Amino acid sequence: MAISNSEIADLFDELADLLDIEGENPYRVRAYRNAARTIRSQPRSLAEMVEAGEDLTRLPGIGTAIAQKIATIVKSGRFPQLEEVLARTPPTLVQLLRIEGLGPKRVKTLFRLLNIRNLEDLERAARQGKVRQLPGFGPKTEALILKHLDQAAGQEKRFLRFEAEGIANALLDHLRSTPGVDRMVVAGSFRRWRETVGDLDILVTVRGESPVMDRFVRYPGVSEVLSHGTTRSSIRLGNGMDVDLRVVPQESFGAALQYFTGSKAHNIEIRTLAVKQGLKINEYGVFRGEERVAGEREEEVYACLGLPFIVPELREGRGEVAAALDHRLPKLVELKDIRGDLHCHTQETDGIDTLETMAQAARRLGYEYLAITEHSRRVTVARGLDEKRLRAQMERIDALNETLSGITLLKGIEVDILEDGRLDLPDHILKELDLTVCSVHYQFNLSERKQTERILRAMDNPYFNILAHPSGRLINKRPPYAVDMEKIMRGARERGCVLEINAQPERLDLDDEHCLMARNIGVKLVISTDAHSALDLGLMRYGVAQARRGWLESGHILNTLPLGQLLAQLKRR
DNA sequence: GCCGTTTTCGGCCCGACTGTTTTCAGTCG
Repeated sequence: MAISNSEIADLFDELADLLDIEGENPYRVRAYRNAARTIRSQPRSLAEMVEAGEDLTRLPGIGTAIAQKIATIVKSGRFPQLEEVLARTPPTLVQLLRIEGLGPKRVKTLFRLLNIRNLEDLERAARQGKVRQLPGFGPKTEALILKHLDQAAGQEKRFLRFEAEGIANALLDHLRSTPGVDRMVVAGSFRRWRETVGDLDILVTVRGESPVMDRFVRYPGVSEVLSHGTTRSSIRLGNGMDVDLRVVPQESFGAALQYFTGSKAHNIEIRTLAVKQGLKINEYGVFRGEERVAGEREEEVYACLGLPFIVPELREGRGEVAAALDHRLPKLVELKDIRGDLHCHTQETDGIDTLETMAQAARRLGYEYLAITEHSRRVTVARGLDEKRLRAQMERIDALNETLSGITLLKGIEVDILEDGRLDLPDHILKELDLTVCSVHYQFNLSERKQTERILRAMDNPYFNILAHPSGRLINKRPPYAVDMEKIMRGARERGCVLEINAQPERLDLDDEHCLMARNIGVKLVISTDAHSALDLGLMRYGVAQARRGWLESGHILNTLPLGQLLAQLKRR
């Protein structure tokens, strides 16, 4: 098995961390980190490129020296430069960098002067009061280290974006009435629609003097004030979420929004591009020498560099800046392109609303169609449908369609994929449906080979249309099952099957990387909410956001089509 | 270590906050 891009990138990141601690030239260290970033964001396998004899130095941040190192890693599986460093410097030092307040300089001091090699050594020394005596350290730093060592056991927590939305709205409500507050917006990974967020970055513009900072640090949900300045403060909420508040003048709003939206990788690319054009970009504006040439609007920041606007969902350093320079940014799918939802449940199984309620809710969203897809009999906990109950529901749908105007209910089923790859209901009933949504709900622990074969075998069934929540993951709760997603996608494309982007906030399955993979492979997708209530139908925006993060356009998404074309596309055989 | 439509040398994203200093280094985002 060839080494993956992310494994190669990890090696360079580890080398960079260790050299940083050793006090190596910081620009050399940065070069390794830049290279790692480039390697990680490559859509193609570097191992394959090396085997094919391609010139890696054409990739940004990869020169002759790093290209040679990559070739060595791919061909020999070894990385001599990293091995040399590891002979001098214990790899466990990298753990220390994870402690807040400890960077490479302080870790080096801890190692050189106290021979601290890992978290246990650090805790012992700090408890003995030895750390505070080191140059550059003091009693406060020592106390901070001990505090973070305590918390390190709890791990870094990331919140679902959906949860963060509620937390952010409550906080914004608290700040909104503050005198002088003008615009407020949540930037950061929240604005980029990442599926989870580690913290919130709130950006505020004010007119004249405003007590907004004081009001912020006195928010009732605060458990701790981490820093408190005039333009920037940080708090930790009782639920463990950190929130930063930045106050900027009106005329800098666009530049600040651009900067605080990130990602870091994207901003580094943008600023590097600016430097090449003789410009300087910071959170206050775009400058040519002393002269401020832009900053009030975010679009201006990009326009100054000769770039079209890049939407936040794309700002991950995955080639969007290069695409913008070439004017080949994708025209991303939008919520208004979606003409219907193809996966939902009613009271008949584990949903909470009736057929009628679901239909009316879908019509209010402006949809043309809604597919009713109850669980099949195998899912006993949800009272899944057998053939007889499914037939009865099909009749009810036919009858309801007679009375509905402006929306069509489609007859579907979320049919289980059994362990041997058969579907949970016989073909003769599946054949009568408008579409099938096919899911794995049991036996998650098969080997990758078996799980992949199971799903591909299921797709051999001519009535298999849509593979639901393809990885099976629940964010922060359950990892994806082992499966060769590339094989699944190629298999689906060959058979005329499509994959679902499930919009449930804790699923968001496919994830953004797999959306990109689907785009590259050319397999079609649908975006569905898997609604278990009428309210859930509103989660479509999460699925659309995930698709946008994966560079998908409406042409990739079948439920942007009118009903007739949709059904024609789903037809098999 | 990378990079170049001013450059093959001399740059490399940039500012805020904190703690340890006595004018600034380290860290963070």
